[in-house]
Amino acid sequence: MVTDSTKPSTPAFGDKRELLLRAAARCFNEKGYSGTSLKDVSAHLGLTDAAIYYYIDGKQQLVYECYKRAAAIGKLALDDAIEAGGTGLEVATSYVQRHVAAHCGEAGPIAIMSEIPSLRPDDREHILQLSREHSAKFEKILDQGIGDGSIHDCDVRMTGNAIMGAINWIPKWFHGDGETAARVVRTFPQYLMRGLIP
Amino acid sequence: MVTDSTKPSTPAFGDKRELLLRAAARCFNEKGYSGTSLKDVSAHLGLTDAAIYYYIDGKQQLVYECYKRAAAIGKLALDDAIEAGGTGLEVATSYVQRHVAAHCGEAGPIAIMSEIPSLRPDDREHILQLSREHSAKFEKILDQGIGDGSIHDCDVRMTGNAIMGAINWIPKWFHGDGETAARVVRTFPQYLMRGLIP
DNA sequence: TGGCCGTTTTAATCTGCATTAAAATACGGA
DNA sequence: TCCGTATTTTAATGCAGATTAAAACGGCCA
Repeated sequence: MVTDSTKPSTPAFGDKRELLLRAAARCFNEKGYSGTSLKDVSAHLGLTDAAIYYYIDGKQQLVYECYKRAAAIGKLALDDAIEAGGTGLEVATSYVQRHVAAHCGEAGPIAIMSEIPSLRPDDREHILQLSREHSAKFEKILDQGIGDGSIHDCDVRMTGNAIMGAINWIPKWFHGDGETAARVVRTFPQYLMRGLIP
Repeated sequence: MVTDSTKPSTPAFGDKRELLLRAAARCFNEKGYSGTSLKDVSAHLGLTDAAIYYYIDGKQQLVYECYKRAAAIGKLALDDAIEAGGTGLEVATSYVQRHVAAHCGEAGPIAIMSEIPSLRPDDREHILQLSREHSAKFEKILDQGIGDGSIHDCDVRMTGNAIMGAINWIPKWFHGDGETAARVVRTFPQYLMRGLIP
């Protein structure tokens, strides 16, 4: 899914675009959407601000792409977990582990979707849609777990909110590299899953 | 703690200042610090942007005060819980309930401290300091709970991160009024506490 | 070497917004 | 009613940063 741009599309082009999105995500997470200038982003790439326009139509599209990327990564974690199968608890655990790993791993920083109101109306609606779908799908897993007895009978809406919040907040405190990442991926989900056990 | 401003200080002045901080917090939570103009904030109060300067020195100070307020509210919840006493688990539960109640309650929206890098260096250091103290104090409670057997032996750093993340994220999904607030305050903490039980 | 294409920069332009100063309004008390 | 203080507005000013257009650079192939 993706390049609707009328720009050339050498292999290198796509790679650099990806780097751009990560650099932007890092900046946005630190200083917010409006708080980061295109100069901030381009500096991470050793470029000038104007160079960004070669890869993307403007700042608005940049956030939009970042948020789409964040949604896609979350969705992938969830879908993979579902496909792997198991009890509700097992699927939920698998998802959390995968999503946490994505946050701490090679994918580089994932944009926190915290400034959705800043998006253009159409884009915002799309992102909200993706977000709602994600929540709904996760809550369904919790429901299944309650059904099959692997998860304690809880308010799935609130429980989902809590787990998503904890995950979404990760970029706020995690800035480490590989070594510490491994530790986080191992220990962080433990507490979250513990609250689900009957 | 507080008015170092050289402005007049009628009783009404303080009240309006408080309303200003809440309006600002709401705006900041929605569109981020740089994303909200002083016009946005003043509109919530039926004022002009310039009127804000009667109450506060500038936009920078506005965030700073918002963040200080957020920190103070969190600290109050924690200190009250500690004073109420009990096992580690009881204190932790009490804290979470109080903090969640503050988020959903009359205190109006509490600013999410998500754009700390945008603060002036001195202010930033102060806020970070408060934030660190808060985390440390909460982790100590978890340690106590592990010690007295009321809390499962867990990684207190990660567990603290998870719980704080879940709480900090509340303003992102809670926009309701009294009725729904009561339900949230009752059900939201349940899951969080469940993960602590041995 | 010369020219084309992909990439980046330089040098404007334009707009939104924080900030300030001066003027206007509201209102309680003499 | 008139004055003075508290509050708010109107009307500049100035800058930062997004966006654009045109020029420059770099390498690859003929």
